[in-house]
Amino acid sequence: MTRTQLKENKHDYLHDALSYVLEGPLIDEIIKISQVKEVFADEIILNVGDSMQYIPIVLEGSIKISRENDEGDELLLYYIEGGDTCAMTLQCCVRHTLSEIKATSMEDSLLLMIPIEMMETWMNKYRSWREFILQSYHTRLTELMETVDAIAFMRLDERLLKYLTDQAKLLGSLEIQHTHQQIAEDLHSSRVVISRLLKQLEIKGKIKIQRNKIILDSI
Amino acid sequence: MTRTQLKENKHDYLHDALSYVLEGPLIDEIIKISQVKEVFADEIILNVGDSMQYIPIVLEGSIKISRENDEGDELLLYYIEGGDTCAMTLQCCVRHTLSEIKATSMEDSLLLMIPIEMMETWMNKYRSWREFILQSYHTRLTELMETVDAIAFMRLDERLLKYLTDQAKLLGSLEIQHTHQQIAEDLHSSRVVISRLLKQLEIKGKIKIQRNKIILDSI
DNA sequence: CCATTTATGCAACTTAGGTTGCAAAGCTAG
DNA sequence: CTAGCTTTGCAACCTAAGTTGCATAAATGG
Repeated sequence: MTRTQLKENKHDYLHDALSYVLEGPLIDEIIKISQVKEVFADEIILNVGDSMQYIPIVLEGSIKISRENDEGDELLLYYIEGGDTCAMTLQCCVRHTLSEIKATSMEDSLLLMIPIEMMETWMNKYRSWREFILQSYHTRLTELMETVDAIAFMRLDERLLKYLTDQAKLLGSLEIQHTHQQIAEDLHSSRVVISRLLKQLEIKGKIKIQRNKIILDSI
Repeated sequence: MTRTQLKENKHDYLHDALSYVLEGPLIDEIIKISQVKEVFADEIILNVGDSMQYIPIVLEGSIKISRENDEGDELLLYYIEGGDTCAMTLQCCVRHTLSEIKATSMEDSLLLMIPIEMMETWMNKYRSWREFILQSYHTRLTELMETVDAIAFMRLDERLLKYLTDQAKLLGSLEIQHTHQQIAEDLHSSRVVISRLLKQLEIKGKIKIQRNKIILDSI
């Protein structure tokens, strides 16, 4: 089903998108109570310190979750793809605290916004919701662990290559439309260093560099 | 209640220890089905690649959770204290995968071992269990986030000082009984570097160094 | 008490990664 | 087409942290 179909028939679209993980009556409740939100590429959906009103579930597209410290240094933590929700957001809902992360859309995306008060209600009412939430926490912990592994044990050139292939997989294209500066921010490094390492990767024949664009020859 | 009292009266001890977070009937089930396990200081409770049979809940003492990569490099992730359980372990239960972390007791400790098959049963049956598990995931995610912050944004000397104060708080003593080598392993650094930085901290007057021991003058 | 092990100190050196400053190349809007 | 902005390249330099090798010093066990 496409975005156009969603507008024509929210009921069928959401049943289609969610039935493999959530039970029917829950989806009906979701249809009644939730809103669909369209975001454009590189839109900041949520910032550190924001308060949450909704639990977002990604219907289409992909979202980038990153951490930001007081000095404005940034670090990419993980991605959220279709069908997933954001565990860090869940926390904010349950505990009514402010966001500790920043969420940015990586491409034009479609989000299902569920009012946070449903979290607890459904937690007690629907088994599939419980499983969905647990699964979500599980995925996030695992991915955060992978991030820890990367920054603790890997060298920057390895992390860079991993970053590029991750992006390629996620966006389904061997061409990564980023400036060196943007890559440096995601990896919490500096532009000069990333340029240097990219140049080395190009010499090794692993990538091709163009303006605003890195091209991988395979994933 | 003390450990001795536990042996005399498991029923009262566990009700005492758990009633502030779990409901009575659930505690009764726990008493029937779970075992209490005593571990000694620095005992390896769980290793990377181990399979889980039990969900552990820390009754007394404290546990150190660390990550280990293929080359044997280690990194301390977070601690588990009394009343807490291990979210990484929970995952293994739900998905029946092998442990991705290593658990070491930091002092003589007391663990409540719950058979993993109860996880799902109680998840559907007891509201307080659901809240306990969610709370646990929440705490772990937050702490893992703190760890990411530390390794991504802090310099090693800052991390070292944080490590020392964390240990002091956790074990309730200003004297930290570790060799430089042990500290180096927890922080994924090398002995020489840690010795160097400790020496600097001593010169700055923040710590005193003794054989097998670091002394903080305050937390 | 001595021999051995374990812990710490010290010096010299290497390296990954960060910083600064500037030049050149590519875009883009008037 | 030109002026100005953005992106990338390049060189020189700096620093935190890791490595190697060896010298002490403290504990430990016979």
